[in-house]
Amino acid sequence: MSTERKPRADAERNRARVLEAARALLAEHDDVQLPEIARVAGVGVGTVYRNFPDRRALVEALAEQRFAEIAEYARKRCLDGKSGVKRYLRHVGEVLSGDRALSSAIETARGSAGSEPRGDALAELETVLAQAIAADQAAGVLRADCTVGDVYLLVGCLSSVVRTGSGDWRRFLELALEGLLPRD
Amino acid sequence: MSTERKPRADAERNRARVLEAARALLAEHDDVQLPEIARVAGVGVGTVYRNFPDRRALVEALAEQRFAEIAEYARKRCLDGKSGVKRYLRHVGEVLSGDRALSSAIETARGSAGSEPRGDALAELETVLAQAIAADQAAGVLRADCTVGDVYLLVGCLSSVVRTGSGDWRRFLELALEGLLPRD
DNA sequence: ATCGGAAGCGGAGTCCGTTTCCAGATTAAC
DNA sequence: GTTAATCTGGAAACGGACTCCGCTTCCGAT
Repeated sequence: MSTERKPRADAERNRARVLEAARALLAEHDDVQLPEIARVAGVGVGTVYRNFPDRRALVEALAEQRFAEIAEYARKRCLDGKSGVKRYLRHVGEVLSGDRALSSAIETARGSAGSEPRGDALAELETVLAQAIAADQAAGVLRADCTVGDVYLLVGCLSSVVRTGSGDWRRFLELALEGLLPRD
Repeated sequence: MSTERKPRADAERNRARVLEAARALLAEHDDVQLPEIARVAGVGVGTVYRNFPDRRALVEALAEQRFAEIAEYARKRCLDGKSGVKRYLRHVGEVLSGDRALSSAIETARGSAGSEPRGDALAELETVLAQAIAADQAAGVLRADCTVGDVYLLVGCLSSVVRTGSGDWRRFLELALEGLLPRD
C-alpha cells in the first residue's frame, strides 16, 4: 500500500555534490568532461549517470536553477511597468556572461519547440515574463504586439552572441530594444 | 626555383566530388558523418582529410562558396540606397534556411574574433556590405551609427534562430530592423 | 614507350569523450 | 540483526572524428 521508501541519505548528498561541482565547472567551460565533474564531486561516473540520464539532463538541471534565480529577480524588479522587459533582458545578458553552459541549455530548450516537458522553473519564468510584458505595455513603453515568444527569440539571440563572443551583447540589446519600442 | 608542380587531375576531380557531396548532404543535416560524405563522394575518408584538414575546414570551404554567392547578390541588389541592408539580411535568412551547415560555419567564423585568416569571399562580402550600409545611410534609411559589426551581429543571431528553429526568423528581422532605423 | 618516384588513395586503426553495466557496498525497514 | 532494495565505482563498450601507412596512379624525363 505504502508507495515508496525514503531515498537514501548518501544518494541525496551525492546528487547535491554533483550539481555543485557541475555548476562550478560548467560555468567556466561548457565542455568539461563528465569524468572530471565526477572526480571533483568525489564520486564515480556511474553515480553521475544514476542521477542524470545524460549530459544534457545535467546541464538542464543546472539551467533550471538559473531560471528560478532569474524568475525571482524578474518578480522583484521587472513588474513595475518601467521598462521591465529591458531590465529583464539586461539581467539575462549578465547571467549568461557568467555561465558558459547556460547558453547551450537555452538553445536546446528552444530547439525542442513547445512540445517538450518544460521544467517548472521555466514555466514559472514564462508566467512572470508575461506579466512584465503586460505591465510595460500598459505603461506604453513596449510595442503592443510584443509577445513572450518575441522575448524568447531575443534571449536565444543574446545567448548566441554571448556564447560565440561574436560581438558586444550590450550593443545587440541596444539595437534590439529599439525594435521593441511602441510603434509611432 | 619553380614553386609547385601542377596538381594531379584525379586529385582535383576528387576534391570537387567531395565538395559536391558535402554540399548536398550538409545542406540537409549539419551532422552527417564524414565517412558518409566520403561514401557518397565515392572516395575514402583519407581522401577527404587530405583535402580538408578537419571537418571544420570542409564546412568552411562550403561556406566560402555561399559567401561568394551572397556577395554577388548583394552587389546586384543591395547598393541602391533603398534599404539594401534590409534586403541583404532577408536574403541571408533565405540562404540559411536552405543550408543547415552554413549556420555552424558562421558561428565558428564569428567566434574566432577578427584575428583569424578570413577567406577571400568573406572579405569581399564585407566590402560590399560596407558599401550597402553607406548607401543606405546616405539615403537616410539607416541609422548613422550602424556598422558592419552591427550587421554581423544580426547575421549571427539570424543564424542561431534559423538553426535552432526557435522561432520565426522573419519576425526576428522585423523587430531587429526597427532597431536599425535612423534615430528621430 | 617506358619507367622512377612523387603525389594521392583507402580504410583499418587510434584516440577520446560519452554512456552502460554489474558485482559489491551501503542503507532503510522491520 | 537480517533482509532486500538502493546506490556505488570504475572497467569496458560504444561512436565518431581523425591518423597512418602500404599500395596505386599519374606525370614528365628519358
